[in-house]
Amino acid sequence: MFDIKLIRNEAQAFDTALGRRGLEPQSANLLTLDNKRRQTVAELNEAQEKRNAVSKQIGQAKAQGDEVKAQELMAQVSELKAQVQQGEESEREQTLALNDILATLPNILSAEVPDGDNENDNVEIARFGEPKTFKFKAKEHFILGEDLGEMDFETAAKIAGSRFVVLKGQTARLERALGQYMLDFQTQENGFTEVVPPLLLRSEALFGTGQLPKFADDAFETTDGRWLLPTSEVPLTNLVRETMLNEKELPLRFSALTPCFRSEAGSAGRDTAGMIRQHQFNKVEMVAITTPQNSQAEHERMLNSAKMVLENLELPYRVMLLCSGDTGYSMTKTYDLEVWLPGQNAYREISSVSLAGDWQARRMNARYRDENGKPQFVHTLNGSGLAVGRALVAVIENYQQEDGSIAIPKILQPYMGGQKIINKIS
RNA sequence: GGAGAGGUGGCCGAGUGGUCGAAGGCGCACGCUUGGAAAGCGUGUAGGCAAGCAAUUGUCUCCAGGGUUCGAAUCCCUGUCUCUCCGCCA
Repeated sequence: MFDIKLIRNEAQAFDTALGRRGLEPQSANLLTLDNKRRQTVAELNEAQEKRNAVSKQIGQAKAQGDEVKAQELMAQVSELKAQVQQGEESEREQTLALNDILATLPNILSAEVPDGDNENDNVEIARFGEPKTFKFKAKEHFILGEDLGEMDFETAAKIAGSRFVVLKGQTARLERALGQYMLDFQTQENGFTEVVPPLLLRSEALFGTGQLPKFADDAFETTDGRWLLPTSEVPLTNLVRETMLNEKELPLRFSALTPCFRSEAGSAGRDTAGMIRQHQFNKVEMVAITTPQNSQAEHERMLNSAKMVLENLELPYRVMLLCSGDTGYSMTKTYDLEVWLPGQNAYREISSVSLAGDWQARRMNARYRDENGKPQFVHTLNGSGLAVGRALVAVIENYQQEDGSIAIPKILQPYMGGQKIINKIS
């Protein structure tokens, strides 16, 4: 959501910024609506001022028992009433029309974001580890999982449909171990406060973070008008909606391990095999609420919090700075972490760490008082730390052995009761 | 699910049609006092929008949205949330 004042002052820059998102210039249309609205407001205010003044006199006349004068004044003011009502109605309509457009415009990209059309134009900015080489042909995770008898897509399809999986036994435990470890790491080492949020959410919350109104098709709506969370970014960021924070309490850092639900409406045919793209997956999310001055540094800090998970799991990865065409609608700047998957012989996204600036804060009305006591919108950030389902894929593929067993990363062994390897149990 | 009571500023709380954007208190800020602090005293202390270089002025906002009225924190309707009792329930 944008401040119309910003558009008023920097119409050209605004249109240029939207142009980077491939959008037509909007400012002319918006400013026409804005001018009309301001005119209406000015006229309305004037009518209200007159009405209020006379109404006050009526009150005084009544107080003095001067009924005649009161009647006279009431007659005088009656036509103003219609004017005020009409003005209020116009203002309502015009504000709605303006906000409808403002609510569907994407965030402005940071200057550091490179131009580009799609993920092929993302820029690699760092790399950790080397893709592992195997003496045998590396398999994909779903082959390994099915051979172990602990990853069952067929049964999942029977009870839930496509894009679901049933995990069992040691693999199920490994999934849980990954989630526990990641959440512990973010809360114990990186200063995030653990949160257990609601998984069903109101429309307002999804509007706040930007999933609504434009991306309703990507999430599941319940029969009572709520939404299954597509990511815990939504509840965690909305924790501060409609609040006035003190600068002293910032930054706030939240983390949660939750299932996420996505309809994957637009991705028919993509990643249909295996666990890469599911309707339901677990994710450890990080959210930070901070000041405009500190948000850039917070972004780097959060990126580091995500990177360290992969490094501690000893998984090779690279850091990508997303280009203009691939950066999410709500974000000014996004880093993706891509983990190496030997089975796919490719780097695949496992974390996305983004800075939203004040774009979400405006939609949520989340503010803080600065040192001068003036209310300001906070800056919000979110990142995966990490996607658990994809981390499971990465561990299985990177730690696979020739005989189909899976070694367990050192850092996870305490979470697996000391177990060091997953073998087929016949 | 049924019945009832409520939602007022950063917080608590008064206020049932007019001079109420709102008493009082707490908190906070500044000043006085003090060797320094506490206490005490004094002053100040909501946000949005519009106009203005500014001081300022107007307007809107007492959960949200509509409505009644010359005039609404106060009356009516709808929604929402909280609390109490009953029912159901992991």
